[in-house]
Amino acid sequence: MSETPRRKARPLAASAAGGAKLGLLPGLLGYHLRLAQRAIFDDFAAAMGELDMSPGLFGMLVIIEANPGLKQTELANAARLDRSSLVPALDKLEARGLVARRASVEDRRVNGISLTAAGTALLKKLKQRVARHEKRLVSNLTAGERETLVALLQRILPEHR
Amino acid sequence: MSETPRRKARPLAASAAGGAKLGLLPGLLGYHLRLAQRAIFDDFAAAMGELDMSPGLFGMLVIIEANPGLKQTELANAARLDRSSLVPALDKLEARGLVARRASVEDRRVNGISLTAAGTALLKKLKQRVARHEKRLVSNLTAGERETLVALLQRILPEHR
DNA sequence: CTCCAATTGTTGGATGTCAAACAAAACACC
DNA sequence: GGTGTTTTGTTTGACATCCAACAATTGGAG
Repeated sequence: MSETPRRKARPLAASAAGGAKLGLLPGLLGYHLRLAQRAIFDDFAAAMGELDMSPGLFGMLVIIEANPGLKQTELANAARLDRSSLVPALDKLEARGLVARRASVEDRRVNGISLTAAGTALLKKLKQRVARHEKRLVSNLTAGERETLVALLQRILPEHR
Repeated sequence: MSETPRRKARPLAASAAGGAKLGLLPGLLGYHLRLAQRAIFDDFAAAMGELDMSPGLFGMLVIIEANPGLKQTELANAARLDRSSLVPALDKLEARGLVARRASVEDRRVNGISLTAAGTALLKKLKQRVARHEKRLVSNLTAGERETLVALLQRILPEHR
C-alpha cells in the first residue's frame, strides 16, 4: 500500500529533450517555468503573424495606452525593463509610427510617451489576436485551473514582487 | 448569491509596477509567467553567490554529468539551446576548467563532452545551493500545490513540448 | 570509386537585455 | 544666487540567444 503512485512509469527525465537524461532538472520549478514561457513566447509570435509583435513590445503598447503621457522612466518601471533597455524598444515603436515621444515643456529632460492613431489602431487588432492566443493557451485548462495557476505563480518568491 | 467573489477589491492592475496601470496584462498568463521566471532567475543567481553560475550553465552541467560523452548537438537539444548558442556557453565552462571537449576518433566532426574532476566537484556544491534555492522558492507552497503548479505548467501548449 | 547530400561544430550578423558612465536639466541648500 | 546632488534619457560595452552560412567530415547512390 505504500508503493509509489506509478502513473504510467514513463522514462521520467528524458521527455522531449532528444533522449538525453535530464537528471534533477525536472525537479526544479524554474525548469518547467522556462519551458512554459518559451512555448508561450513562440505561440505569441505565431499568433501575431505578419503584424510582427513581441510580448514585450505589446506590453509596452498596452501600458502606454493605459497611461498616456507617462515618461520613459515610468514606462520602463511598469514594463519591468531597464531605463536603457527601453530606448531601443521605443525607437523601434517610434520608427513604426506607433508611439510618439513628446518633449515636456515643464521639464525638458522628460519625454511624454503616447500612442499615435496608427498605434491605437494596431493595438486594437493586436488585442484581438492576443485574446485568441490566450484562449488557445488555456484551452487545456478549466477556468478554475487557470486561476489556480496564476495564484500559485504569484506565491513564488512574493517578497520580490 | 451570484455576486462576484470580491476577495478584497485591491487596485488590481497596478501592483509593483510603479503606480502605472497595466491594462489587460495581468489577465495574460505569459505576463505572470515572465514575472515568476524573472524572480526565480534572480534568486538563483543570488543563491549561487560567489560560485558565479546561471540556471542555463547549471543545467548544462547537470545534463553533461547524466550523459557523459554526449556530443554538442545532443547537449544543445537537451538544454533546449541552438547548436550555435551552445558554443560560447561551452567555451565559458571549458575556460573555467569544468568541462572538456574530447574529439572523437570514430567521427572526427564530433566532440564528446564530459565533466572534469573540478566540474564534478563544483557541481556537487552547486546542487546543494540549488536545493536550498528550490526550497526557498516553494516555501509558500505545500507539496501538493507545488505538484499542481508543475502539472498545470505542463498542460500549457503541451503540443509544443 | 565518385560525387552529392547530410551532419557537426563554428563563425558572423541581428536582437534584446543589463549595468555603468555621461551630458543636460532640474532641484536643494546654504 | 552659486554650487553640489539628483533625475532623465542616452550611449557604450558586455552577454545570451537566434538564424544563416560555412568548412570539414561522413555517408549514400549510382
